[in-house]
Amino acid sequence: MDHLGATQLNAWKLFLTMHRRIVDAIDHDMQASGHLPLSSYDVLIELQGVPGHRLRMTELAKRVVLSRSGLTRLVDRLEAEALLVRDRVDGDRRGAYAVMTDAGMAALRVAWPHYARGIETYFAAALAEDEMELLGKLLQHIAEHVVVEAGGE
Amino acid sequence: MDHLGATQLNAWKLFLTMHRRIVDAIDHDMQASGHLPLSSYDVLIELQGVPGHRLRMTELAKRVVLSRSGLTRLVDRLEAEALLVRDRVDGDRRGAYAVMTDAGMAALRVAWPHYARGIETYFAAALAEDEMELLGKLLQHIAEHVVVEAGGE
DNA sequence: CGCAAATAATTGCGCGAACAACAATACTGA
DNA sequence: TCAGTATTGTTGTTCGCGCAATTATTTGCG
Repeated sequence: MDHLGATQLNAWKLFLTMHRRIVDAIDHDMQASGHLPLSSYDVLIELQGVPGHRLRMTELAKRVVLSRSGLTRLVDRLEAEALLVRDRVDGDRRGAYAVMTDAGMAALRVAWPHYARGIETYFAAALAEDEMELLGKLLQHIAEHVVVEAGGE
Repeated sequence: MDHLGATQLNAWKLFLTMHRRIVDAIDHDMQASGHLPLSSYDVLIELQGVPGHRLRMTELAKRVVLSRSGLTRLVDRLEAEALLVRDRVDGDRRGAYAVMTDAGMAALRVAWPHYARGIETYFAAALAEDEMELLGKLLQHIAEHVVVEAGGE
């Protein structure tokens, strides 16, 4: 088995540091302009990209990489703000859908420019198009590999 | 002002997702093998790389990207386990150094292989040496750009 | 059928982190 | 010199999240 060299360590440290810095910065800007925190929008964005704007709780939890209990609470908060509602599942009375409401879509439309501006400013602006494409590819490689690892769990 | 394209969004989403997945996986493995959580080791690693194994609280907080209050509590915990001690600063009675102890260095030695294995398994194994070097470069670009942004704040 | 095991989501609990307020000390300029 | 301000680190409080246990339901097996 291979060992970590300076190259790997350097990239890892940068990965950790930049993630924190960027997320903190965006979150800070969003809250300063009176918007919901990042995690809320990740949920809404996920719902936006799916037919019927609805997902099962567990599926949604997987997509936003959150524990099921964590998602339960997050959905509680979003439901309290009427940005989504829970809906029962035909044929499985245990389950629940999270369904984005019109208010949720509106909130997303309003907030998106701010979020996008944050991503642009703190993340995207530093790289050219082809560099960004490369970064995506590299992360994709890691994603595929980690899935394999996780599959053996 | 430029706008976000699919390339940028894709990379951003992967960046968020992979960070969570990888950190969760490593943290999980570390705790399963009875070790301290990741954040503790980040502090110790930072101290290890510096002459005298000592850093001012504020400087340390910056390095591990933690709020000062967050660092205070983290240092409390590490001090309770005798992995570091606080030391007064000559010439500034407000300040304090965090100084790694021999026990801290020993703990770091013991835990490092586990940590490194996690980084290797979940992060580094997917990429070849030159790809990893590239990833580091790209992140470095972002880092430099963000510093500029943060400086103008 | 009927009971054990699996699955979906929620709740109790504790922890780690940020924000704001604070105390102590240092700096600065009239 | 000394009043006002900045800086360092800590503390009170709150919040989001994960883990383990729980509830409700479904599935599987004899």
